[in-house]
Amino acid sequence: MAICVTTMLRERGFKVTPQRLAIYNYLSSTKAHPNAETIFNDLQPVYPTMSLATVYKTMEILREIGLVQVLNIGEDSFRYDAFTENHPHVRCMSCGRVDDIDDIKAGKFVDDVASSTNYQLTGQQFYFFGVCPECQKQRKNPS
Amino acid sequence: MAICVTTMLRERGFKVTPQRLAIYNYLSSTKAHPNAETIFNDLQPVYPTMSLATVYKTMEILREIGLVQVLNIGEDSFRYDAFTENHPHVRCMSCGRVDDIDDIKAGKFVDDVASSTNYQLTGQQFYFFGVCPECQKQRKNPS
DNA sequence: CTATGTGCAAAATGTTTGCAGACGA
DNA sequence: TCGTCTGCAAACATTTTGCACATAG
Repeated sequence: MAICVTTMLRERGFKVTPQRLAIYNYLSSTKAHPNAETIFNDLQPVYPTMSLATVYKTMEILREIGLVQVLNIGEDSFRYDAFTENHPHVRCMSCGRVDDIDDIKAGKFVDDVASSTNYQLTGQQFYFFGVCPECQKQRKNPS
Repeated sequence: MAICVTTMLRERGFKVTPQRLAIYNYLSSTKAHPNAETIFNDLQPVYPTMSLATVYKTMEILREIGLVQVLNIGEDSFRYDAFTENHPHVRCMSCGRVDDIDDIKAGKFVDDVASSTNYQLTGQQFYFFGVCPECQKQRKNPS
């Protein structure tokens, strides 16, 4: 995996640095869809000198070479996902967690949109909102 | 339409003010999905003393009573839509415009997600990205 | 050795908040 | 009249930028 990032970076003319590897490795080892600050905080113990700006700059590069996708789920900050295959996300309105939704075929839906709009489509993002299983247990009275 | 806003506001215990009516009327008369600053700027000629904070505060109320929906299309700011029926949006990556996609049935797709996830779903947002018809004409060589 | 990357701090951007005076009900 | 709303400015949070030093290739 790490060697893949290395190759991808070099191919596009970007240098391979410990920070970039650390950020990508961290992101691809979590399912939590962290935002920049969370990534920064979680890497602090290992890279105490790394700055938040580096996280942002690195994310921009990783997005550019297609190694991460950027999520914007109606929050005030962006989240990042190393799982780049296009898949829907669902956010718990109670605890704020964001989960992947895998193995769903939106094919028909996407095709309909593609044929009904005059846009030249290049991508899509599907966001669902609700209450996650854990939060459902904790409060039987969802306000 | 305006009388509807008036009623909705009163029912929920909010006061009816010229600013709130102006903002809602402006929003429901455009298809451009403006952000707060655009709304503010466009209302300046008519309400020169209205502040940006009022736009934000009003949007929060209108969202709460279900008269507008808030869009977050991977941009740095939020957009607002007075067409509250749930429908997909598509953003032109070239000029930045955001259009509605009407008359699309995502039913099957939504049902699949609802049954495959353990979330208690309450809503969803679908965003598509591409190049709009106008921009396609202007540059035959989309990079 | 050279060009790019990092880390820091400052700036920019979008949104929220606190409060005194204004105004809808 | 009374409680809410407005407008202003300051506060806030997130992201971006500029620059001196460090480092990958």
